[in-house]
Amino acid sequence: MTQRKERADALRNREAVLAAADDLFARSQSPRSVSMDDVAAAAGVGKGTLFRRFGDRTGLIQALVEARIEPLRQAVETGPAPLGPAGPPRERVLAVLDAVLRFKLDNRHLSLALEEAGSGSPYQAGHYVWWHRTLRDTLLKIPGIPDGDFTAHALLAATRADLVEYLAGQGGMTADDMSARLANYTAKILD
Amino acid sequence: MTQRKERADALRNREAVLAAADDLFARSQSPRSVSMDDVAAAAGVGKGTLFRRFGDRTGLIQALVEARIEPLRQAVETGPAPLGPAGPPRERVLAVLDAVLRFKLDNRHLSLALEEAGSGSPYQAGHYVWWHRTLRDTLLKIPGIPDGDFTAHALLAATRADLVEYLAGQGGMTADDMSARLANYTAKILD
DNA sequence: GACTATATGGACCGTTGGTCCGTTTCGCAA
DNA sequence: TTGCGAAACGGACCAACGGTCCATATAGTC
Repeated sequence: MTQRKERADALRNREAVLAAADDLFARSQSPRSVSMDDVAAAAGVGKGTLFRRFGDRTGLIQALVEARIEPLRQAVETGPAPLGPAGPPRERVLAVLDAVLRFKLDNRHLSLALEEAGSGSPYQAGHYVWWHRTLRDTLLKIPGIPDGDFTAHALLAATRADLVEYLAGQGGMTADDMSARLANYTAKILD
Repeated sequence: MTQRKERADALRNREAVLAAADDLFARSQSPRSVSMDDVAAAAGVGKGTLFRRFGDRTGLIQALVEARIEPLRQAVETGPAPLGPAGPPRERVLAVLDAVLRFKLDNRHLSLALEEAGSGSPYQAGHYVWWHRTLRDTLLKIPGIPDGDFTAHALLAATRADLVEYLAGQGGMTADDMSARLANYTAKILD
């Protein structure tokens, strides 16, 4: 039942791949321009190894995002207010949405890659479901929000990676500006 | 300066391709499973012809969507209230969003195909820009909406094809139900 | 040091979007 | 009707990609 210990070379290679992929995505113009061959080459590893470790392209990207998002997840799940579960729900909704937005801004390429990696919609991905549930549950604690489920979807939609990318890129909108606008918008919903 | 008349065979083939593609997308589970080869074969046309006409995959899908959406566009641009420009802006915003939602529900596969066809984000596509501008301009006529531009993006994001697909599919939500929820949500913004 | 489970890597494959160009067809004009 | 140039045709072809396979190499254990 207990997992055999991971071999040292396997561990080393896995980290090399993650580091190389992270770097490649960060430098790339569009996630599409980063091929699995590129990642393998940059990591100094064979393709077989790459796919053995991560299953497929989506798996690799998920692992990458997972690593980056973990601290935020912790902060939301067990951290202090306003992000954590303890504070007043209204503030928490605002804090969570802001955190999501800033995460996507700070990790534009990766978030973009994750969204379009979709074998199917992003809405089935584990991380989305988790964000949605968290947000919905928090919304439901606020009186006068009739439809937490849909509202959570709609609010999260306003932070979609490609929209954020577009506003930051073409629109030349700064992070703080976008954050403020999103907060305003959300506030209307929470009146 | 004046365009040479389109040759009869070209016209015939273009319509055959559009019809075949429309049909293939409608029947397909996922737009990804419809290849350009499939389309060419179903239309009884060579690949060369297909690409000569439509440039690339995105071009074909855009042409398809264009054809379907034209009446709606007309209705919004020059039709009667509530969709047209004459009525009160608040009602128009609601009407337009509802129309977008229902369009995506009625043309799920096509809308999905368009969104993921992206060579780049969907936000650069002509049709998106048009919807956004229309919505923004209408929002700006309503007193107390401070940020029409962002608000228009955010509201449109709530009708993203993959979200709609997800809610209709996995969530088993009916069209009327989704429409009502979206209206409620929008109403909060417009208070 | 031998032995086994595990990891490795790169040749290989099927599919796809897109191109190229020799051939066919259209439409006009004489 | 016929001749002819411009336009359209179609399918062989190509490069790139994600993903598989398996003969070989290596880590860890006794």
